[in-house]
Amino acid sequence: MTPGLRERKKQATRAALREAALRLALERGPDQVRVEDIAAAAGVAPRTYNNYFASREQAIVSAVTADRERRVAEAVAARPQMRLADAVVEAVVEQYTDPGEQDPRALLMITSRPALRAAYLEATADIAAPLADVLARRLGETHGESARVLAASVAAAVRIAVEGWIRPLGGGGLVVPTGSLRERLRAALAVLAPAFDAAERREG
Amino acid sequence: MTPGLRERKKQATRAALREAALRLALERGPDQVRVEDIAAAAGVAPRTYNNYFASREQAIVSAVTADRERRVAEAVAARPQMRLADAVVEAVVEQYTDPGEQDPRALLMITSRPALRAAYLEATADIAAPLADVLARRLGETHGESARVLAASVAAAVRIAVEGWIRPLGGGGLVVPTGSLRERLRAALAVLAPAFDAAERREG
DNA sequence: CAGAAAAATTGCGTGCACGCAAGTTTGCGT
DNA sequence: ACGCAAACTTGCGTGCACGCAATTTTTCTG
Repeated sequence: MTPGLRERKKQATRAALREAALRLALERGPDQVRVEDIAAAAGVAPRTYNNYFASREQAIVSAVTADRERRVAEAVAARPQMRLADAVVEAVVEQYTDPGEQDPRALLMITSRPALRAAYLEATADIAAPLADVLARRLGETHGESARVLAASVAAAVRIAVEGWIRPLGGGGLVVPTGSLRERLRAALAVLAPAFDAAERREG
Repeated sequence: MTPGLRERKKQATRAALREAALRLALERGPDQVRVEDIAAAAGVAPRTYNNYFASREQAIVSAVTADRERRVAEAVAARPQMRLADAVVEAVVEQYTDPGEQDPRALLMITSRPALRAAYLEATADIAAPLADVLARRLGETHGESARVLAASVAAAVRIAVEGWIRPLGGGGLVVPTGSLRERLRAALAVLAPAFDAAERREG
């Protein structure tokens, strides 16, 4: 049941790579970090680094978004008696508004560079798969397809909320948008609530 | 009102590039097409090609998906009296099951190469922006955010449906999945119908 | 515990994506 | 019609992503 040595080593390597990527990017600025440096700092060959991450941006960003996927799914699972739509909203808001133990400079650096910002938004899609698993468990395994659609929709809604939120952050306060991240997430996810309710009614 | 010379030239260049990309890929096989060749066939410099497409895969795939975005949005707009949820389903099904005037070999080539398949799935996201516009018009311009969330959710649902559909196409008939593309699209989009109904009720 | 099978790491080679800055074209105001 | 400003094109240079095949490491089986 426990992951086994092989899998644990892989996760350790992955963690070492993303942490090295973020640390070096913060130290020198993202444009002064060569892939070679990240690999060396993590103790692997450059080619191996590319087996874990398809781009430098992904590696840096994943140091921030890494466990969010797992934590969102867990936060939903921790609310088994709550209405599913609410459980998802609360779980997402909880995980996305908790600053965690991160360097606060990380988000600013990411949002101010177009390439990193794009990778950060792409990363919202990563919550779909773990979320689909936990939704399938609540909706009944026969509704796996519905669970996948709902999970992917949540990811899309989160992306829109985050996108609107980081525009003012990185782009100077030119466009004055309504609401904080918390409110944006709630508003975006509220649109999907009726779909969750219907799915839950089908097989509650 | 008419696009103007500048914009029309850009669209012509874009069309020339994607058609050249697809034609060459079909003639020689996708791996035997150099970016240089595509650019030359379209009469632009290689660097210019990269101003239009971020990857060779995008160029090839966009020859197939090009106008689908616009056509889906138009197909929704063409059903103003229909319940919004149904209009979206019918529009999507109509556009995705119409083979169009394409070379039938194109889809097979795309689905059998991992890189092209990935680009093809990514391209489903492109329907979100035009769709969001037309949804905003139906829901009232004050609900632009809802429209964006719904549109992005539709794109996500379509992606899941298409993903399940092309697995058997390219991967040999090992996994026998339930339903054709039409049925997969209907099933995936049905999950979102309650959200559309609620949005329509809010400002019908 | 041995040895084979499966999986991960690595080096190499190739084409590529993209920032940048200079040159060229288009469009608009007067 | 003129000329300026904004937008598009192009060439160059650099680091990079990824297929492939050989090697090393982990796991499985008897």
